[in-house]
Amino acid sequence: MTESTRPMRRQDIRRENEKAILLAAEKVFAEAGFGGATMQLIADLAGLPKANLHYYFATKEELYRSVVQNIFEIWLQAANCFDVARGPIDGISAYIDAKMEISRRHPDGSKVWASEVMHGAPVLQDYMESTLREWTDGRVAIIKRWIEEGKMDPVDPRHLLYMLWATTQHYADFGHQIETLNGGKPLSDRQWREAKENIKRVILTGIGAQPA
Amino acid sequence: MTESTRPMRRQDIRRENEKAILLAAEKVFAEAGFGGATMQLIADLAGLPKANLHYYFATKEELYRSVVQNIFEIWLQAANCFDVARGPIDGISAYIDAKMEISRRHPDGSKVWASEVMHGAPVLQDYMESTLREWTDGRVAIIKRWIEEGKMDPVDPRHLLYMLWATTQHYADFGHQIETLNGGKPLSDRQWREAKENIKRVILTGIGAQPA
DNA sequence: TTGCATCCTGACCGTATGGTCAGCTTTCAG
DNA sequence: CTGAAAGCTGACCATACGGTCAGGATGCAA
Repeated sequence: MTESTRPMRRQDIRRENEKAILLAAEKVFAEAGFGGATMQLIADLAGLPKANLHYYFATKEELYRSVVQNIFEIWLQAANCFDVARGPIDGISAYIDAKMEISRRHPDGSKVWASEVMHGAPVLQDYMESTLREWTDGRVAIIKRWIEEGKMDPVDPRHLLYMLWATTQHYADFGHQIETLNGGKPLSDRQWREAKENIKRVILTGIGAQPA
Repeated sequence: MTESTRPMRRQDIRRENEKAILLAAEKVFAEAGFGGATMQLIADLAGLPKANLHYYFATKEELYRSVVQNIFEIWLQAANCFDVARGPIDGISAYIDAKMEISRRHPDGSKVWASEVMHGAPVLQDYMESTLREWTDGRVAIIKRWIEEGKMDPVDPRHLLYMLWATTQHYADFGHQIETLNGGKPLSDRQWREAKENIKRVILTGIGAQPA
C-alpha cells in the first residue's frame, strides 16, 4: 500500500495491522452493529485479506471485544477532568468538554459502546459491574461533597451523571439525526462550540453551581 | 396456545398475529439489532412457524420497517403535550413526563429507533427529512416565541430539544447500564419519579423558565 | 353443503458468513 | 548463510440464514 519504503520490522507490522483492523472494525461495527458487520467488510476496509484478520483476531467476538474495550478506556479517561476540579463549575465544564470532544472525534466508538449497552452488554457486563460501578461511585461521592459544601443545589448525583452522559453522547450516537436536522450538513466548529456552551450553561445553571 | 375459546374470526386472526409478530420483532430487533435478529427467533417468540411470518410480512426489511414506523408514531404523539402548553414550564414538563413514560413503557421500541438512527437511518431517512424536520421546526418556533416573550432564557432551541431527547431516551436505551449501576435492579416507581423530577428541575431551572 | 379465499406450514433451496488450513513468503537471530 | 519463527493468503468447508413453494387446513359467504 503505502509501502514504497523499506520492508517493515515485525513489530511494526503487527502494530500497524492491528491498528488498521481495529479502526476498520470500529467503523463497520458502528455502521452495521455486531450482527450486521462481516469480517469480509472489515477486511476490505482495512485493506487486508479476510484470512489475515483471523491471524490477528481469532474470532469476530474477540475482535469486537477489543474494539469495545478500547472505547471504554477512552471513555474512562475523560474522568480525570472531573477529579482535579475544585467545584462543580470547573469539574462539570471540563467533563462536558471532554465528552463532547470524544463524541466529535470518536463517534464510531461511541456508537459501538452504545450498541453494546443497548444489547445488554453481552461482552462488557463484567466491566460494568466492576470498573464502571467504581468509577460512578467515586463521582457520586464528589458530587455529594459539592452539595454538602453548598457549591451546588441538592440534585441526585446519579441522575445528574446520566444527564451528562446522555446529553454529550447524543451528539455522537444520534449524529446522523442531528446532521439531517441541520440541513444534511455536519455541525460546524461554531455549532459544536454553541452546543457545548448551551449544555454547560443549562446544566450548571440548572444545578445552581456556585463558584468554588 | 391460549385458544381454548371458539375459533377466531379472520379479521381477528390477522390482527392478533400481526400484533404478536410486531411485538416479538420489536423485542428481538431491540436485543440483537437488525443484523443480529433472525426471523426464526422472532417466529419462536411470537409462537408461530417461520413461514407464517413471511405470509404477513414479505421480507425481514418490511417487518423491520413496520416496527420502526410504529415507534415513530408513538414518538411523535408525545409532541401534543408540547403544543397545548402556555409556557415552558407546562410544555417542557409535560414533554419530559411523556417521553419518560415512553422510555419506561416502550424501551424496546426506543432501542430500535436509536439503533436505526445510529446506523444512518437506512429505512427512515425520508421520514427524518420530512416529518421529523417539520415537527422539529414547529417546536423550535414555539421555543423561540417563549424566549421572545421573556418566558425563558435565550437558549438555542435545537440544542435544548436534543437535550430533552437525549436525557429522556437515555433511560430506555441505556436502561441496562442504569440497572447495573442500580445494583442490578430495575428502577422502582419512586426512582422513576425522582428521575423525572430531577430532569425537570435541572432543565427548567437551567433555562430560567418563568411561570406563564 | 359447497366452493373459494384466506390462512397455515414442513420441507426445501441458494447464498453468505465465520472460520480453517496447507503451504507460501518474509524477517531475523545466531 | 541458514533455519526457524512470524507473517500471509487463496481455496475450501460447514452452517445458518432469508426466502420459497406446494399443498393442506380453516373460516365464511351464498
